[in-house]
Amino acid sequence: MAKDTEKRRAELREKLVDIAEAEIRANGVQSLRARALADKAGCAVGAIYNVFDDLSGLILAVNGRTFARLGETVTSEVAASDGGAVDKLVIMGRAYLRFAHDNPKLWRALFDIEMTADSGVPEWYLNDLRHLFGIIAGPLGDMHPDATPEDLDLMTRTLFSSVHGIVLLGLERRISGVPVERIEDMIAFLLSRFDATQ
Amino acid sequence: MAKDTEKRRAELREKLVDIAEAEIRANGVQSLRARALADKAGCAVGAIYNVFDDLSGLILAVNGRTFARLGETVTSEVAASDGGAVDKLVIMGRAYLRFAHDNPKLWRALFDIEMTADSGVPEWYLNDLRHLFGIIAGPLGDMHPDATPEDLDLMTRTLFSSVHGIVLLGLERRISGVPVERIEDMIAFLLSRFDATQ
DNA sequence: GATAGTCACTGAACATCGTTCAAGTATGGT
DNA sequence: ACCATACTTGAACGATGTTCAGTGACTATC
Repeated sequence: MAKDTEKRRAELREKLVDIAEAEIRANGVQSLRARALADKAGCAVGAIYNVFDDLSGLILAVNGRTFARLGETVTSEVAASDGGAVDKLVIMGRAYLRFAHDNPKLWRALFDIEMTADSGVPEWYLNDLRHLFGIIAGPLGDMHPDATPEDLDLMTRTLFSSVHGIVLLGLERRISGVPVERIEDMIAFLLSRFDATQ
Repeated sequence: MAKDTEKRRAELREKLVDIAEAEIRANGVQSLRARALADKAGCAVGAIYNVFDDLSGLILAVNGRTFARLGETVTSEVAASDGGAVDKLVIMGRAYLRFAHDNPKLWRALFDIEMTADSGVPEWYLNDLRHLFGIIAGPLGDMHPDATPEDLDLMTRTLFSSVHGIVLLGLERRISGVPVERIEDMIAFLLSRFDATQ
């Protein structure tokens, strides 16, 4: 039966993703080594390449997990709130910041890797991103009922990119040197500016 | 005389920076190779390490040039404008976008390298950054005459980070896929939101 | 001008990396 | 039981950044 092989491969795949995730979380994506991975997984180096095309593929799998966790965090926190549109946006922004702050290396891996590997963006990536944009567009649409879909899309991208930039440079000690509370203030300030109702 | 040696070293330094800059501009910071550099410079590989601590030092030197050019571009374009505060901010934001768009690889190198080398941020880097923030804070202060210095600093960082995020994700084809004109619209939209006088 | 001493430059060597592939081993079907 | 097939292995490969003993040129002194 080929099922046995398939199962073994799936188990090895998962084990490798586990180990790689732990390594990236602890030391960053740059310090991932094929031989260290094989040692910890109790397999040969070559075995990695039976399960993944290359190390980028493995990192991509880790990023898939990270992205899913990020999405869950943001979604659940927004769902738990009963505030207005701006409140929801602030909650989302802060959830994004907290996730990046609590998982700095994993979060960075999301953007460090795929930049170089232009080849193929996985479909799940685009789907998750579309979903994330949808979550943002909801409250924004409430705040601007008469905005065209194009305007809404523009606002959504602008907002997400801005918050991302604030979190990115804010967590970069060499540039900002500001405490996390200040970053929260920056996000709140930015989002208050998007409120058309006030 | 030691002057001769010093001069030779200075010339080699400059030649290496020239070559590295051309290589990064063409193929990105990741494809910089010590041996290829030595070949093009007509020196031994070891000679590179007589002039720079390591390749990171060389990249840092290239980044210094890039940062200077970026600063000149933004400053001169703002100086040439006779518009109001918002106009100046829009001009700065667009100048930043255009520079990143025209020098994508060199611009990316500014942020790709120093992240990993946490060791020491060069003083010129912090000075240039402070200068850049000062340029932004000017028009912002005009727009918000009664803002405290702390508020102004917060606004400045927020604004810069937001524009940076918009440019960063906007130029990333895999995420945005929007044309440059749309990115300009996003920047203009963001900056219009910072105008307290309207 | 010859000689000794200093110091920068050289490039082969080193450690390490991701990736491959011939060889060995285990598995599945008859 | 046996063969064919497929999977796994880990030594080997080509490149990488970085080093350092050896080489050679240049400088100061007599």
